[in-house]
Amino acid sequence: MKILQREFYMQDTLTVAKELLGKYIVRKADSCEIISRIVETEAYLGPEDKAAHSYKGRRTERNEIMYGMAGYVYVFMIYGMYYCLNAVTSEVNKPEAVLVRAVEPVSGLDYMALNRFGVEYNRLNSYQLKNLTNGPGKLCKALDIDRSLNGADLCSSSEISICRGIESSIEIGTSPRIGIDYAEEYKDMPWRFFLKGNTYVSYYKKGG
DNA sequence: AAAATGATCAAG
DNA sequence: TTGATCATTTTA
Repeated sequence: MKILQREFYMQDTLTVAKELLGKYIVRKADSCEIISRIVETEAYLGPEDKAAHSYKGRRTERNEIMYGMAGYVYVFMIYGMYYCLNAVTSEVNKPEAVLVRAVEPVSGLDYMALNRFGVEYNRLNSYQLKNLTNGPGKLCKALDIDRSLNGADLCSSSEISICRGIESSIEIGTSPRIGIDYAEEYKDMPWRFFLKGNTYVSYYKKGG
């Protein structure tokens, strides 16, 4: 598999969000390798986007990495319990990013199951199987991603990268983003993208 | 339907 | 310094 180069992430953020679908996250921790396929993303579009951490040009210790070069990891903690994985996109000083909302497990299944539920993959019940990586907080737990990965370079890090694998035909669905009802006129922007029909796309009662 | 749970941020 | 918020998940 070929690691995506910086030019990929330097594209328009909506383009990156769509193109990341079907790509593979390769995560190496300790001596474990975990591979998963991206099936759901959301775009966060800088100073004008009321849902983005960089809205109004807000620049803090937490989101500093968004202002830097594309292709770097932005990890933040949410609700005091979970982490969210993002890829910084676009140009320097254009604070935009793509949130990875769900992935499909490919290999390193036991590591993922252990990280999430503390047991091997073949011990998971059907509910656990479905819920292994179908949400932004869940996938971070499965892939052992926390704030220590913030600022990692997706193009050169030995710990995490995103690769182009076998290209199969995919059908992309679109919807408003999840969990940003406060964002007024931006809450309905169709900036969530997912692989239609994929089992690991996150499930939400409202509209998803 | 609602709790869990604490880093983060803007206000004071 | 502090109180409100939160790009979620789990349990009931």
